[in-house]
Amino acid sequence: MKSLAEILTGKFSEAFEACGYDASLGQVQLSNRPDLCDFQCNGSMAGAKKYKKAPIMIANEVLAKTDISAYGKAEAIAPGFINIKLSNSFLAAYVLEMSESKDYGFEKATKPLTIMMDYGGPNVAKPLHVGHLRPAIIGESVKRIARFAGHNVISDVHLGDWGMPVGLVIAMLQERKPDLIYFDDNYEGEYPEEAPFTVSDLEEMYPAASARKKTDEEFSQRAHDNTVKLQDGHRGFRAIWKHIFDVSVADIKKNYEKLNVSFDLWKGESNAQPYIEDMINEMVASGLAYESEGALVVDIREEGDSKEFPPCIVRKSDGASIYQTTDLATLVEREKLYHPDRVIYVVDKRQSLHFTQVFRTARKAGIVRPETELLFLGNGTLNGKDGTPYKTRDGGVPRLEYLIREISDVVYEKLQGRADISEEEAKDIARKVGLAALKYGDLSNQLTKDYIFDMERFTSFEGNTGPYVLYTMVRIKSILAKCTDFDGVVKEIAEREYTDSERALLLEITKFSDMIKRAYEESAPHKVCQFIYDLSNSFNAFYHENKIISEEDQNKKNEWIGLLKTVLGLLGIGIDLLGFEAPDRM
RNA sequence: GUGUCAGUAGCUCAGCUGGAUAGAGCAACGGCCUUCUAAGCCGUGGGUCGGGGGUUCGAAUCCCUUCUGGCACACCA
Repeated sequence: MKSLAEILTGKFSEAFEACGYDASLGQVQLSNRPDLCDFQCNGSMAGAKKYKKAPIMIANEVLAKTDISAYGKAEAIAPGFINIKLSNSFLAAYVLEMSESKDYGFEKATKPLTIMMDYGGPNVAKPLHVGHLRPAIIGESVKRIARFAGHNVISDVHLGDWGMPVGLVIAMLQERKPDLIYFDDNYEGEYPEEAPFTVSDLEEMYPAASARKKTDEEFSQRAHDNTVKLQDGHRGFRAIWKHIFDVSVADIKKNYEKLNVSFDLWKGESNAQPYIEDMINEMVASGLAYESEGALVVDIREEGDSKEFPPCIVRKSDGASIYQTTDLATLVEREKLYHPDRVIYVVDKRQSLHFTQVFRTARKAGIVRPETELLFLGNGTLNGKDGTPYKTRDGGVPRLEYLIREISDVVYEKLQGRADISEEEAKDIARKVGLAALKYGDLSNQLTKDYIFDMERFTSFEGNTGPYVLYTMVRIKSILAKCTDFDGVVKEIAEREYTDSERALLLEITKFSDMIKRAYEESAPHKVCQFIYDLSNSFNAFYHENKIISEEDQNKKNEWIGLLKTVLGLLGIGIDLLGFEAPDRM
């Protein structure tokens, strides 16, 4: 279905053209004065100078050639606005058609793109912490929006499984359990299947090792050597690596599941290893990569740069790879296996320079095709009330698990004393509402901006929040459950009066397709938040003004049931795109 | 220092492909539960859109400049 703005733009473009003006002046947009009209066209004013005519004259001229009587009325207002007010009958019919259409009339991409998304980036051996929160929930939402828009999206967690953290944990193990068979270089047999540590061990070991590295030179050097050895294929270290990988991944998966975040691929830096040697050889052979201060680098400067860019290091002076290397080699693999049209990285915006280096090098080296889009979505930092990165009371980095639980606990407490809700259901509701609060609170901000995480605000659940939207859905579900004798299938819309709140609700519904389109094009989940909040708002106003269950006009009641189903359906799509679910009650 | 992002109500944020009176939420104040879930609804107060210039019929939005703050700037990821 064409959106209302598209339909009207079509009409007015024709009219402008028929009057001898540029068709592009017929652009119609949503009104910014809802008290005056539903849509507006400002083309007359834009064209006034070019055609040396008073805007109001152009507007009147155009109006004379426009017949939108099927949709509503248009009038010219000084100095030259064209205000369009839709008729109630058209509006209702349009919403009815939406409700009968697949995806509520949203038209999916005719040429689906293959889009690869990289929005995880957790390191093995390290627990997920709040720093992983934003990329995960933003990436998940951007993925869902792109899929809804009709594209083929492949998500990859891209684990940090090949660098220093692994070397550090091995160094710690060497010290604590020096007798482990993995450290016996003469050992040639099979290694045990059972890992010599648990997740909890890992969670304790990594921070300890990380701290030691800063104060203990010898330890730091050994961790570094371990990393190099691992990358060179040391048998025992590889076996330990596999244990670390398996134990961590199981835990990481569990954490992401709690967030409703999922990945199609669980690859990591280690998967890129086989591509590194050839990739670098080619760069050297073509003269792209050269030696500088002992390291192998690629110059990424380009004409028109407004600043100096440091070169991209593809091999460190000690011969080891660096994350630029693995990110490039990962692109080699992605291109080989999936031929993506677009690769999207959702990563902390502080890594902007790194990705500029990687993207430019990838292009220069021909790792990606010239038409492949490489997109860096740098997310802002999650700050505490003091404006610095969010920390726990004792100054540590809060675990993701803890954050989710703390919010859910507040919901759970609220539900205490509700006789109609079982313990089990209360837990389920707490999880869903808590997640909605957390995700909506994050996604309603522009993703590039830093934002303040305030636990009090995140657990208030009033106003513009995820739980507010869920509450609206629960209300609708409750009414629908009580009106089972009405199917809401409307054959024909009877001419009748509409209250302001009902009309506003209808108009709000029609914004769906344009909203999805923009959210996709701009990778902007906060537009989805805005939409479901506005829609909930409109619904709640309507709800308080009209008694649905006790409505006596049976046709009207049936129309309303249909309307409720549409609102519920749209809100359902909205929250699904944001990555959370609604309970049946709350 | 260079680059980059930001500065909108007391607080947290939308709005920024230029349009008519700059919007929400929270907080404050005042109403609304014998009627479909009050995690709700209705209303009131609250703004030099950091400052200054410019472009334009029209600027929170575009350009320049300036102040303030965040972040990044070759072998960590």
